[in-house]
Amino acid sequence: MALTREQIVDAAMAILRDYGLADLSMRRLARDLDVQPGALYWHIKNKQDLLTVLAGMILEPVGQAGTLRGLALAIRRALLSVRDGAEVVALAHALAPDAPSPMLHLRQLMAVQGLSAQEVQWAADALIHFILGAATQEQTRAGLARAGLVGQLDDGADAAFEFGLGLFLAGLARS
Amino acid sequence: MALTREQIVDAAMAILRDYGLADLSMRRLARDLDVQPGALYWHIKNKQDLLTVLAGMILEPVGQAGTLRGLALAIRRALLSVRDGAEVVALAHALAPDAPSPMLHLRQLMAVQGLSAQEVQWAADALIHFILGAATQEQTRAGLARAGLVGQLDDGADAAFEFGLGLFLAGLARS
DNA sequence: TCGCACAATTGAACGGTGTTCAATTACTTT
DNA sequence: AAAGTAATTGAACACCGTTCAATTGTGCGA
Repeated sequence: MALTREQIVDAAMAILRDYGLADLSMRRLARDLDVQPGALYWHIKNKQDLLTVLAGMILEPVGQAGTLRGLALAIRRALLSVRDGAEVVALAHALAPDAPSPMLHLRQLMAVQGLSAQEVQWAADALIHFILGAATQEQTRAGLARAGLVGQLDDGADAAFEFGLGLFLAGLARS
Repeated sequence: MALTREQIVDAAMAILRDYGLADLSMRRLARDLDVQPGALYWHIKNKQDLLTVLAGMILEPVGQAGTLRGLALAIRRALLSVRDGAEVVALAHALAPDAPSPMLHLRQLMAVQGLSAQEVQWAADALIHFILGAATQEQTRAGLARAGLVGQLDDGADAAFEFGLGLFLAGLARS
C-alpha cells in the first residue's frame, strides 16, 4: 500500500514519544516505515516542515480556556505530555510564531486593562518565553537524568511553574 | 608553534561573531586554524565543552549591577552582542544552570521581600527564561531576515523587552 | 486487456557532521 | 645523541538532511 503523509507524521510522533527528538532523524523514520529516506520527500517538504506539523499536534489538546492562567497551565501540560515536546514547539514557534492557535488564543485573553495591541503582543511573547523556557528546562533535566548525567530530578517543577506564572500574572494585574 | 586551547576558543568565538552558530563546526574551526579536526580534541573534550566556554565569554562583560533591572538589561546586552549569543548561552545553561556567574548574581539580587530560598530560585529561573527567550527570538528573527525568509525586523525589540521585564518586576514587587 | 500517463519509490550519491585512535612527528629532558 | 613525552596527522566510523535519475506501481481510457 502507498505511503501516506499521515503515516509519516504518526511514525514521527511515535519516535518522538518513545525515543525523543535526538532519535527523530529522517533515516530512522524511513527505517521504521520500511522505506528509503528519499520516499519521505514525496510527501513532506523537509524535516522542519514535519516538526511544524508535530508541534501542531502536540498543542492540539490544549483547547479553549476561560482564563489566562488556565491556558498557560494547559499549554504546559500539552508540552510535557510528549518527550521533548517543548523543544519541538519552540523550534516551530521560532520560525512561525503565530501558527499555533494557542498562541493566538493567548493574545486574545490578554485583552485586559487597557493594554494597547502592541503591549498585548509583548505581554503574550513574555509569557510564551516563560512557558517554553520552563517546560524545556524540565524536559532537558529529565533527559539528563535519564542519561545518568545528573541526579534526582526536582519534583517541585509544578510549584516552580505556578510561582513564575503567578509573578507574571500579578505584574499584569498591577498595570 | 603549538596549538593552544586559547587559540581554539578565540577562533571559535570569531566564527560565532562573524558567521553564526550554524557555521561553527569542528571541521570549520580546524580549517581556520590550519589543523586537522582531531587535533582539537587534544585541547578540548568535545564541542559542548567548547560552547560552554564561549557562553562564559559572552556573559563576561556583564559585571556587577545594583538592581535586578540593571542586571537583566546587562545580560540581554551581552547576549545580543554576539551572533547567536542567546542560543549558545541557552545551550550551556541547559546543561549547567549554575555555572554562569550572572545567573548566581541574579539570584543574589532576588533576595527581597521575604522570599524563601526556593522562591528566589523559582523567580530567578522565570526571569532567565524570559531573558533567554526574548534574546533568542530577536536573534532568530535577525537570522531569518538575513536569509531573506522574513521581512522587516521589528525595531521595537528594546521596548518589548523593557515591557516584559517591567511586568515581571511588578509581579515581584507585589509579592 | 493493452497501453499510457502519472504517482510513488528506489538506489545512489553529495556534502556535510562529531568523534576516536593508531601511527607519526615535534619538542624536551636526561 | 637517546629516550620520553606532548602534540598532530590521516583515516576511519557512524551518522545526518537532501536531491534526483531511473525504476516500479497503479488506475484509466480505449
